[in-house]
Amino acid sequence: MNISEAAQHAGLPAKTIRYYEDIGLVTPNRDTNGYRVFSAQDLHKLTFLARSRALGFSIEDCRALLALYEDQTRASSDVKRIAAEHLDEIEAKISDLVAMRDTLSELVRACSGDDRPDCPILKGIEHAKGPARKP
Amino acid sequence: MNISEAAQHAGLPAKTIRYYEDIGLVTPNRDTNGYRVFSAQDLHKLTFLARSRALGFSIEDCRALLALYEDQTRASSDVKRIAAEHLDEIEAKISDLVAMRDTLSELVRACSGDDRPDCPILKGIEHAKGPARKP
DNA sequence: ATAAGGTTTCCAGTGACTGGAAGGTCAAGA
DNA sequence: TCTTGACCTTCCAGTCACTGGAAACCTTAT
Repeated sequence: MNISEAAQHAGLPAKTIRYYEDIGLVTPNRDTNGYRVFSAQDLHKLTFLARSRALGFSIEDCRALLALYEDQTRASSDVKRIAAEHLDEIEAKISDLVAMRDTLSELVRACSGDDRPDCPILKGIEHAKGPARKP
Repeated sequence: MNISEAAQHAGLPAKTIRYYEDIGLVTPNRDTNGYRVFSAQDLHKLTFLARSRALGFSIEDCRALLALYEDQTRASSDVKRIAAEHLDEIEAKISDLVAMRDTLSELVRACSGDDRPDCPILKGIEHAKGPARKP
């Protein structure tokens, strides 16, 4: 199976698959013409990667998860630790974004949005509390 | 006022302020020794930038907002449009993250996290629905 | 023979910083 | 006066996870 078909099946752009090979996440064989040939196992890996990326895991997390996925003697605690840490990061990002949304939606609501210069949004930014914690 | 004091007041790292000068967001004067000298107006701009960044606006949005902030003849509709578009992006990100969280927290909950290899998280990734839309 | 479409590699750019090296400047203390 | 340490300067490289584009090679159909 060539790269564009593999891309189709895995739900990833071909460019991304080449990149994943570059950084050692997959190592498809090569045909005599130099084209990549994807096996069923390669496809499983790519699909796994596409889905773990869609859950927001970093590439390095994906690398670790993939190794555990292929290791039949893994401990599920190793998987759970990675997932739980990532879950915490997601929760933190949600909190940050919800705080932004609450502030911003109030400012947008208060702004008349006409051709006059008076603007509660600019005033709100000017007088806002300092930035929260860093993401 | 030198850069580290300005950084203190604005709530930004000095490195970031230099970067903002690089990309033309602020243009502090220079002392005879080459040191940057920040005026009260520079400080207002930096504070405005720190706060709009903390609300998640992109640098280019901040550039536009800063121009409107300084333009006494602006129309508040221009500000509101930028803010409302950003608000939509934030809402979309929140939706994505909440979907990730819901999936992931269920998987983490289901995983025993012991030393056995059986793992609902890996199974869940393997059998998940395809990725949602791109962020 | 040619055209269209797939594939290869490699290089550069994205956003918004951040780290680090190498060197100039300043104020205080011995 | 000299030295120390804390500032400040510029410039270059790296981050993350791709993405775009160029130039060239391969395959298939007409």
